[in-house]
Amino acid sequence: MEIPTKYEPQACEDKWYKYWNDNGFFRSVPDEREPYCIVIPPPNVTGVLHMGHMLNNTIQDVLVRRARMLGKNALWVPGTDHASIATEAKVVAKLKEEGIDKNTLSREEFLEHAWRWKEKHGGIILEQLKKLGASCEWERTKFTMDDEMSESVIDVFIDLYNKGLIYRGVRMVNWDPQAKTAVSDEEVIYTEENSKLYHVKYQIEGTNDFIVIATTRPETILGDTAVCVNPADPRYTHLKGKNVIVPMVNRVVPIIFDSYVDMEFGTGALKITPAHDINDYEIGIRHNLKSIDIFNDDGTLSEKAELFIGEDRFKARKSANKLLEEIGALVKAEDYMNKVGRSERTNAVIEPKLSMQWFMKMTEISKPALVNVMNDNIKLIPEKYKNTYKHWMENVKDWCVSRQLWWGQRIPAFYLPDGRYVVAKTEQEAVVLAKEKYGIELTATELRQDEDVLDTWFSSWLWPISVFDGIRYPENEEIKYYYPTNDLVTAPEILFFWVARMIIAGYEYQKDQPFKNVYLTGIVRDKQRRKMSKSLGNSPDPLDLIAKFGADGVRAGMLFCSPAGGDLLFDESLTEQGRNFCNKIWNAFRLVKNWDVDDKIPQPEASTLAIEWFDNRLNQVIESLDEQYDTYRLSEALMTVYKLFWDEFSSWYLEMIKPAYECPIDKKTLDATLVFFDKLLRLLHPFTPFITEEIWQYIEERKPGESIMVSEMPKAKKYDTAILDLFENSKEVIGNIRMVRQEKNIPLKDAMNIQIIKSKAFSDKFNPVIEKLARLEKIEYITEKPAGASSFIVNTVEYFIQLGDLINKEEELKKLNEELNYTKGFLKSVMGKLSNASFVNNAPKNVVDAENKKKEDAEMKIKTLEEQIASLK
RNA sequence: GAGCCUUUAGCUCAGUUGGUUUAGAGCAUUACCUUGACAGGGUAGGGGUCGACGGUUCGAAUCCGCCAAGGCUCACCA
Repeated sequence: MEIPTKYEPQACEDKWYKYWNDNGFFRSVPDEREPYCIVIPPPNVTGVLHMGHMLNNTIQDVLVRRARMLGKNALWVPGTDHASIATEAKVVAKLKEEGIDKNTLSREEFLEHAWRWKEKHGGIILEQLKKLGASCEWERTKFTMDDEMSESVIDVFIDLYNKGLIYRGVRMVNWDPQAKTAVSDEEVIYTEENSKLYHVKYQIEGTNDFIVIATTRPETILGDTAVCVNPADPRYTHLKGKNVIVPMVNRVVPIIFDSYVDMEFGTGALKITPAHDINDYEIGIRHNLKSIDIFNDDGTLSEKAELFIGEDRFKARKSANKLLEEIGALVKAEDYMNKVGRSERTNAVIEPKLSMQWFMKMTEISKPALVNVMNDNIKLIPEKYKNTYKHWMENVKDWCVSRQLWWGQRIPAFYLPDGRYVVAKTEQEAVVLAKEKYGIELTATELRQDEDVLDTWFSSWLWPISVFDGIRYPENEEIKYYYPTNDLVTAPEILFFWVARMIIAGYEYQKDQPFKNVYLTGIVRDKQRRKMSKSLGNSPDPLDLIAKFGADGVRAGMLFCSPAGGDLLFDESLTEQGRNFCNKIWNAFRLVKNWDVDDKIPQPEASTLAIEWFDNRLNQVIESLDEQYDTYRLSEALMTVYKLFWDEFSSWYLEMIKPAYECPIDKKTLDATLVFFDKLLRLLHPFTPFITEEIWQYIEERKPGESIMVSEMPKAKKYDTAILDLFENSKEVIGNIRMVRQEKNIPLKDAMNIQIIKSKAFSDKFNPVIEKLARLEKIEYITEKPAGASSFIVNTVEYFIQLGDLINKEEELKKLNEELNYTKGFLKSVMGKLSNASFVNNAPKNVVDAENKKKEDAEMKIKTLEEQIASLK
């Protein structure tokens, strides 16, 4: 069989992905095996793959591939969510480009456009995941607005409404004037921005006195309905019962007293605009104030403002500034830093706005979700997020679930002509309900359905249930088999948006947790620690990276440096390292596969030993690997197999068994090596699926339908630590001899001799290996220290190399003295402990014993070193 | 403003309930060797008073307190 000299990822990735898919390896149906299930955090249909997805999905694929190889019935469910705000914004923008104004379309016409857009673009991101090697069962791909998914959402809304958990109310909401919808508190990002603090005079009615207030938003003066001061503020006590005249509009409003006002800030007087500020709103309720809404939904001023009608709020601010100046009401405008909230989706400045919204009561329903995370029924990884989670769950606020959009599940509330309403699944049911509830006979056409849709999270919070149709059919076979799912892999940013709400829904609708572990990944940042984002342009295109370094290289690169919850500082050098690793694997394979076999030659002793050692070592590593997986230390696990393959297998094992140049290898050794190689590939497969499949298929002739991805993961067997320790000593001996060669410029082809003074700890087990790797001709045992030889000590055994004329006494002495000094210093620290009576009396016996052993070893070593120094002189 | 987290080699991080040879890994770096598996490979080395100070302890990177820097979350300062 001809093996290409280079590993070409491009040539085999698509081939193997298709092979896996065609053979149905990604598929899962319930059976008697233990299930292992992950539901994908559904990416947004508007999105394209970014580095965060790469990390997140690599981790999921590693977990699911490993579970599959452990013999579990593994399922990874893919899908996307409809992202109402983002998608609607995209569709509106696209229509605008085509010269179509959304407002001229009917709801149905708009939704047709939106669906067409989704059909065209919605699957892109999933196609990209295939390039990464994601082993999702694609036949199960779900979309949050699929018919049965939508029906689940509506059923849940109706159920919660009937349980009294959903209500309608006037609330101050975060209004996004660009998207013309309310957004949740979590979707508002506050940042410090430069603005101005305007000091404005309000005349006190019936006098020539003024009170000065400070505001950052002079345009909202038009909506003022009071001025408020602190009742404890002596400057203003005389104003009790007085009114002031609002500048520009000359409205007479009362002066009110409320301890909310901070006397220290500004002038200690606060203007009150209940319609446009959350705090003013609350004060307004306390003091029974009128509320004047001066804004239209798009952020322009309405007729209620009386002035600047139709101007945008920012233009109106300038206009107000100018007018105030003209009428002499502006005292000063100073530079000021304040926090401005912007919409996460559109970046528009959020306008607090009073409006009628649908809310969900959260306090009671969220209780099990708190308890079961705190008691670790659901584990957060890393654990530190429990604190944050707890804080949020203990202060949970009602959830505003309505959005003033068309793209999404329309709220199933139907209004009677008189404004009363019923919540029902269909118009027909609404008609029936209206009669039952209010005794009113209506036709369907007389009912008007609520215009708003539900928050997208109101779909995705059901995801782990609804992908198995467990809302509509809570007892169906699939939900019973796969639920609760095992691991959820997501970003900490959506711990509350999504994870917490899924847990709430899980306990409400399946009476059980939705998953057992939540692995929270870090944020992918660039080298300057900036978050990678499209707007900054600092994110490489993942598909370009895959083209350049191969999917395996990128997967390994992403994982090299991503401890759970820790941010990943991405740099191309990581993917380069990943690619180099693949190349290492490839070349190790080429070496092995290109050896000629001769089944007549006997197995060299060094090879027998090498096999014995590596077998033990392999089992030891598998054991620690299992532990790392169990604790979700995936980057450590990758590093473990990386070192196993590169250092132990390639650098040590292969060198030990390597036949002389152009000589054949014995069959026994080759067979054992191929078995090792096969096991290594399986261990590597979750991380680097493509190259491992490519090589696995080369190693021996495979039948159609066979694949490493459905092979069995090697299990840790018992191993002998004594052999492993002995070999570590041998490594040290070889290292010392190589160092002598290097220092004395003795090329490898020149054989050397070594003399040994045995100690109790000595074993000659690995002598053949030492002979081979250090190129020794002869190993001699002696009892007397030879004069004028280079020497070193490993584990109390003394080794001597006769160098004849090459010996440099000064260098030897220097080396020995350095080691002597170190050992003496070490002994001193040990003696420090042992001479401390409190230590000897209080420390556990095994600790004291260990110190005594250290002492003995060090003393013996010092004695030996001193003798060696003496013999050199 | 409150709470939480982080701070260990040039960089990114391990360090599991305080004690197995006076702190480890990967990458980077330096020197030498090799160029017949390897867009390289091998060997060796340098580099850290474990953020600062104080405390508990026979013993602290590890526990406690305080401070500093950075980050995250929450919060009504116009």
